[in-house]
Amino acid sequence: MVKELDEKTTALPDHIGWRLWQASRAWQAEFAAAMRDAGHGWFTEARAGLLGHISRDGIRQSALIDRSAISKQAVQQLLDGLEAEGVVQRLPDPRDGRGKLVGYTRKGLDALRDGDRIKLQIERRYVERIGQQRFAALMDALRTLDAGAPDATDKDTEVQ
Amino acid sequence: MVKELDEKTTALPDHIGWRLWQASRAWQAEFAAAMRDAGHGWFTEARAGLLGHISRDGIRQSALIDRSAISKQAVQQLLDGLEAEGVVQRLPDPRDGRGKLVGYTRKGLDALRDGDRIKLQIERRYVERIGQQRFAALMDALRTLDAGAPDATDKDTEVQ
DNA sequence: CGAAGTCGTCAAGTATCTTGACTATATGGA
DNA sequence: TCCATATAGTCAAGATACTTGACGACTTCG
Repeated sequence: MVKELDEKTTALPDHIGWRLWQASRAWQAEFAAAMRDAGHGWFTEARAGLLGHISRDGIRQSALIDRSAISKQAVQQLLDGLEAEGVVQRLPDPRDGRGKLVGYTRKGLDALRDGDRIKLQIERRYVERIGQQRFAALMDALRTLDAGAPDATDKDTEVQ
Repeated sequence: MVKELDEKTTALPDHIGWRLWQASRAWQAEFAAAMRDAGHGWFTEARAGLLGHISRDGIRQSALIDRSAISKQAVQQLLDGLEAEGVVQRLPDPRDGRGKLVGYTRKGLDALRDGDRIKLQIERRYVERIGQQRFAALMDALRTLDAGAPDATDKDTEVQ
């Protein structure tokens, strides 16, 4: 009749790359939704990726650029947006007239605190879904993978 | 203190979301680089995400839209690009004058074949890095996580 | 001091999405 | 049969997240 082929739910990929991608996307979506619900509507994935490199103590913009995998202009544009949202602030580096120090505002620190809480909530749900043992194995495998990654240490040697 | 803060390699996050994101990005980068080296310079992450939903038999564009997590216009724009690159082709659906059938060209099928080969190579390197047992545990955890995901089954019921 | 490198910014362009509006075709009654 | 409505796809415009190139301000060092 009319349902035939299209209906047989074309099997999705099942390799490690696809699985990681799907899992990562699912986590991001869940986290971003919770952050928006918590009142941090400015939160996006790209901004999160950058904030992950900014410690609570702040960081020099140039150091942030080195640690991000993106261009310095991209970092700057993201910072422009975050600064406009009042999440971070840029102050001149007293020790280097060229430099800027990027730090969190009160609003930014509040968001970090909520983010930490949400991460724990999501993690708790994950443990419920797959069990403590599988979850521990997952984290262990991901950490080991990262530790053995090529260029993990000499990443900063890139010239740009 | 004088050299202080910036130098102590601001500890990166270590939660499941960050780990998944990093691992996913690393895999994507490795795969895309290998695809480009294999002569498929048109390959990008966004296009890969869409191609993952197109079986070798082809698929109706509307069905592809249903299965993708993005808008129909985004799907169309990605298909426009892939069609311009000669990777896929769109033919009118003989059973529905409104529909289009999206299928691979010879070039697209060649890319799929190379992609499969590259995936196996990457997987082999991963197993070498973390061991067969950890790798198996990783896949198991990711599969179990996906199977237990909310909305995994009723995703297609969204209205758009 | 002056050459050269670093730090940040400005400008312009590309890729990947979004929402809104629209055309063409199909379907299911009255 | 004819029309109301739903579905399939397209067109247009705008937002976000990047890119490369060019540049000015500052620091370092011979």
